[in-house]
Amino acid sequence: MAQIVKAIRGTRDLLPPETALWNRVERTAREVFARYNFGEIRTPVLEATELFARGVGEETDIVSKEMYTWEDRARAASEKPQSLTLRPENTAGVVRAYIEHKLGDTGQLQKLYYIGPQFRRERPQKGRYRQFFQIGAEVIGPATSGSESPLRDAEILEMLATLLDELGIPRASAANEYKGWRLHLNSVGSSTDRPRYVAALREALLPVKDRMCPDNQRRAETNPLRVLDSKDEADQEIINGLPKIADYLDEASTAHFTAVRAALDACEVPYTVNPRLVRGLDYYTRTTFEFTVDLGLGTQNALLGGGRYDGLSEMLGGPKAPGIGFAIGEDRLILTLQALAESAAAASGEVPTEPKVDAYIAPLSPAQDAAALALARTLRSKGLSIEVGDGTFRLKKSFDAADRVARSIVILGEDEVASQTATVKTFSTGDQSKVAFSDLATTLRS
RNA sequence: GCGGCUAUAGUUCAGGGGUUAGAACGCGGGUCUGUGGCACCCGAUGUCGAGGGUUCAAAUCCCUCUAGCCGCCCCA
Repeated sequence: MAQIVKAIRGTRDLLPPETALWNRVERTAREVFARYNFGEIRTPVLEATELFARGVGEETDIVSKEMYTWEDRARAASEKPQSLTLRPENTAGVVRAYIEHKLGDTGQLQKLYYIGPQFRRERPQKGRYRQFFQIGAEVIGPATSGSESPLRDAEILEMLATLLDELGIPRASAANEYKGWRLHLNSVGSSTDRPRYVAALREALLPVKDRMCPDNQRRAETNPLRVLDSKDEADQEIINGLPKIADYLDEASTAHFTAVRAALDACEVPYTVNPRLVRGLDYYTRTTFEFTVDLGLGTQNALLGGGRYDGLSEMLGGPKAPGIGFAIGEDRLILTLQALAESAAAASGEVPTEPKVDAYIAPLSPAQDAAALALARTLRSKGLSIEVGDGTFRLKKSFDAADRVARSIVILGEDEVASQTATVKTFSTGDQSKVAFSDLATTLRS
């Protein structure tokens, strides 16, 4: 017995009508990004493994255990085998393209956005897939282009707040029981601040780590920053006594962070400074942030994350090119919007209806099939959305089908074709009338 | 990667060793020849996730696998 082939674990098919929501989200994102003068970049799904090892960090979970990596065999004696990886994130690829195309030599600030699939081999869960989609943007350029300015950080964050507003995701407030988005903000310091802080953290952890939970003991060794956002109740007291990153920022970093916050205040973007917010990728410096939302995502409540990566270009062998960017988990954004729509429907008691086409053309017998298709062609060319039935259907069945997908039914029998006049019935009003083919588009549009 | 829960019709779910597996919605048809939605009637839903085992007998109990979900880990 033949087994059917199924989508592999952690991947999924997106079908109508859900894809309409994906399209709306992407359209809104493109419109908002365009208003902020971002242009689209599309980088390959496949990159050299080395890009992520150097950019994201050899020791991160993403690189050390979650990448889809394989050796691409040599096809000719002149070729060398190469280790390839399905991109687990898109920032490294964008910076690679920035370096490769010498975009820095233009002297201009580059504002780029992307929308596309990313791949990580994690255990799938709601809001966490092995192929998932990110909508992201990067602002990068030589320091003389203003890429390092706190203004850029604030602009990115204000743009994100605008995007979420326009998508209809509310801001968390007491009024909505904090069921909305929240911006968590922190500065993890410059590329010199951070190592000093990590060293201090390691030292402070040494005498106390034996009293912490096993997870934190492990983190204290491998990635001390992660101890900070531990959820373990018993360890909170110890964590509160650990050195604070704010005390290890140099003057420039402190001033930078202060300026970011002042600009956010001026733009009325609400945020919470969370000194424990750390990011899992090695390239982050200074401003880091995360938007969370308590809606439909369960434990995977991080909707998007990002931050500054002033040293990434150099890590990848490029020129100095400070930058800042973010990635939105599009799958999680969709889940949030669906949860929102569901609770709105529950509150109003209304059943959400799927969008309908303008008209359904019902030929009464196969003799009218060709005329029906020709009429559909004319109406479609005038911009109307049309579904066409089949002459083998009984009229009752046509009505049933039409009511499901269309706002009006256009009945086409022998008389109608002969007189070039259709019988039109509008479902919402129940009105029925005879309309000349030449006036049909106008009638259906009203 | 670790721990747990779950898998039955297109969908949501009931059935928890006994011979022919159910409901609702949805679907097809009829009452109803070119006027639907309501109503009534009829019908099909299906290898009970896959494979193996126990048993006279397995959807039901056991094992393995696969997948989804929940919690960790991590992250978007």
